[in-house]
Amino acid sequence: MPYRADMADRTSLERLRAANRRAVLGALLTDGPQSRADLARSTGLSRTTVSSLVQDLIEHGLAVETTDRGRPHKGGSGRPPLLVAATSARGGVAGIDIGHHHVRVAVADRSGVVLAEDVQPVDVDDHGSATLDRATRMVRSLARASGREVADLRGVGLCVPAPIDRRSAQIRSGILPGWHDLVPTDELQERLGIPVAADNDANLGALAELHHGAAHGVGDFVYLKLASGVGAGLVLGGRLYRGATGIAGEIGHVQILEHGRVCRCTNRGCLETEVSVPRLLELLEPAYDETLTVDRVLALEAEGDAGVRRVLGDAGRTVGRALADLCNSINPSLVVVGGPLGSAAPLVEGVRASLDRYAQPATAAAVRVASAALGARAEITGAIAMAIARAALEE
Amino acid sequence: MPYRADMADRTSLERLRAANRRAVLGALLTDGPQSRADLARSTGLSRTTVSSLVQDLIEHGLAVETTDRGRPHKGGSGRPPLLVAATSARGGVAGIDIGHHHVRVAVADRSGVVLAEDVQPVDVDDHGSATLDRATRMVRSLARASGREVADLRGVGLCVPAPIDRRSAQIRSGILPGWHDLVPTDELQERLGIPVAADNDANLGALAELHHGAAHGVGDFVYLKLASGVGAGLVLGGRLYRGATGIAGEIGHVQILEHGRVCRCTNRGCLETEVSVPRLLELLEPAYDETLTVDRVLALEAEGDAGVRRVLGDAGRTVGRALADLCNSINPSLVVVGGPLGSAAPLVEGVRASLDRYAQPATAAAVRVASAALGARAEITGAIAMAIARAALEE
DNA sequence: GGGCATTCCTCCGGAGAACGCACTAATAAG
DNA sequence: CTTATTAGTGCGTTCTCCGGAGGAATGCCC
Repeated sequence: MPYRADMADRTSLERLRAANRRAVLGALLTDGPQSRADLARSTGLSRTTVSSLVQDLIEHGLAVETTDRGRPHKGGSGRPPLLVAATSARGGVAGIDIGHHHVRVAVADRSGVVLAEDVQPVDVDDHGSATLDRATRMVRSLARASGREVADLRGVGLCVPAPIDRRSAQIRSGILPGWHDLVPTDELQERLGIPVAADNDANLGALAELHHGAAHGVGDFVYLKLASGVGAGLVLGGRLYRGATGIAGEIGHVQILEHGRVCRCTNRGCLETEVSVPRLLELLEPAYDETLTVDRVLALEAEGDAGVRRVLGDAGRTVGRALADLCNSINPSLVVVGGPLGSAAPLVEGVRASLDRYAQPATAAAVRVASAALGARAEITGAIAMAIARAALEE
Repeated sequence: MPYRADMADRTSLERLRAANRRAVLGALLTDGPQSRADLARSTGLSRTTVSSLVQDLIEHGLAVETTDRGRPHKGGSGRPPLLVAATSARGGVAGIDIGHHHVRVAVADRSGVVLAEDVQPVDVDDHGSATLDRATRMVRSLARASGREVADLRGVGLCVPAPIDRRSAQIRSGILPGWHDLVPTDELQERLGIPVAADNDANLGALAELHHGAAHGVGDFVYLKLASGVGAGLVLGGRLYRGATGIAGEIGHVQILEHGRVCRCTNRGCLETEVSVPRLLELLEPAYDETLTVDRVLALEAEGDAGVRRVLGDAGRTVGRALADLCNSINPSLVVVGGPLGSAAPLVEGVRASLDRYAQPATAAAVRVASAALGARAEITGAIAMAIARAALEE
């Protein structure tokens, strides 16, 4: 039988060592530079062991001893510690966010700090491979701009604005024209030569808000993304939940109107046909002597425009109705409203009102509603977070 | 500083050993008696290590070498293995299932095999403490009947037919009269002197079907319980999901009819008011010259009675409608239909039809619909499974 | 019946991991 | 300068796991 370098054939003791190494590195990444003694205290390992693990990390270039010494243990006396910091010069990941009209790429260090970022306009009706070519070039130049090569990166997180099959990694047809029969992860992996993981915008938005946004530290929440489409990302028990085949959170096609418009999904009266951003703009347009954009709508809302507030409030109540059913089933402690209009107060208030009206009292009482904190950068932040999480799985 | 015998001060190596010991014991409990070689294969540990761990377990009285030898590795030759089995003479747990008209109590060994069981009729309108007294007596006598004392049991799992607050462990008011202001876990713990964990019937039904029923080995499924009330238990990512405050799965109060009957939850047209078992009996009653029971309805269905089939099919389609929305969000691979009517084919077919009609095609294609396998013993089986899981957490 | 292959299990020696202890290093306080 | 305190590191010990050798118990084939 040929030798296989699986994770599985590592011995238990090596796993233990690796787990402890990860624990130390994790503490360095999350809590910043620390002394070995601090690390020993926070990990529960002995000082000796931590010393040895730190030495390992330093030899592998994953950590460095900083030049400046720390204060000698708050207030008291004693030898000042030598601080150890996680290296940011190597490692790192890239994130790629493909939108309907843009490609955003960022390179971040292994703790998620963005080092270089760029956005370029793109027509999604282009064949997907042209967009992927462009993204590939952007990754290369941004990697260089942050002082590394693509090969130094430990992985790429890709955000696509469509459901993606978890097994085949194929984009579900019909939503993104020009991407048919394309497996974007494989394509990118071939172009860049490093691992690529992909997920949709709602899931990655949720991941981003969990790690760096409005849902920081919240174990069970729903991230609502209201944009061209309507989708939800679920974080359950502290982890992103993707379902059995990776298409959980497809809330956009709940039937909300018995005889509503026909949806691209062939059903009618879907949530998405009634409250998508294009639909809301279309509803507002006739009343204003201008072509409305999202920014203009937000400005009008800030000025107190009654029509805009009314339409946003209605939209919030409509999605809130669907969210109420979801919350009754899921019992989350937070709903984060994301997408371009996520910061609009009437939308959030509408959602709140419907939850109070349609969800069980106990469910409604348990759930908070908040605007997303990351705005247009939610997707790229989530893509980076996913890439880091994946990389962490492999030592 | 005084010495503290915390879990925490165990050294990493001891933890490793303990984890491996648990892995071996777990394999023995879930997959039954096995040879050491089988254990090595399933745990991924070396044969040597497994041998040593098994010796540990035997010395601690947690496992025994069985007298009968196994077959020598299916078909082939070779030395026949010495089978190792988890001990059932000690440990064990109790399960208590409180229904609207009965109390069922069972004592099981640590692998979930029921050793003694009893059901007694009870009027739930009694004060809850009377019911708990009775359950306490039943546990005592059943423990004795299985050759142990209550103090030998490692814990109790309690099933109540109502949502239960995860923090206060209080039953949500209004549903079970006579249980107001009662904390059943505390009450039982005081009476019996061993740890008590409680959950509702839908969650425990789901747990039971996961471990010993139609959902064995399925990571993501919805257990629908259709009885006096309507509820769902969710297993997501292989674990029972309870939500942020423990009331996930409350699917019974989705509004399904705009101007339907007023529900006990003060809303109207709730799923529960339209398809609960009493409601279905009430719908059927006028057409038959007898007082209908669940058993009679099932018999009529088996005979091919058109009216019964029609009503059950309609009920299935109605809950299926609500389940379709849930499945769109959760993307499970299975829906298990439980409760007294769970085995009725038209009900299951109705659910299937609504999923195909109302859920996203990809979601509907990913989900199977099946009858529950455990019938009226689902709750007690789940209560036992929960008690075992809790006990396993403490080494 | 006598090899022979096969599988199961255990003993043994070795390697790796974590730990406690003892020691040095570096500072503050008196 | 001495003492107290904290930080970091060699060293020997203990614990754990593993692979290989070898005995044990079977089926298969001649």
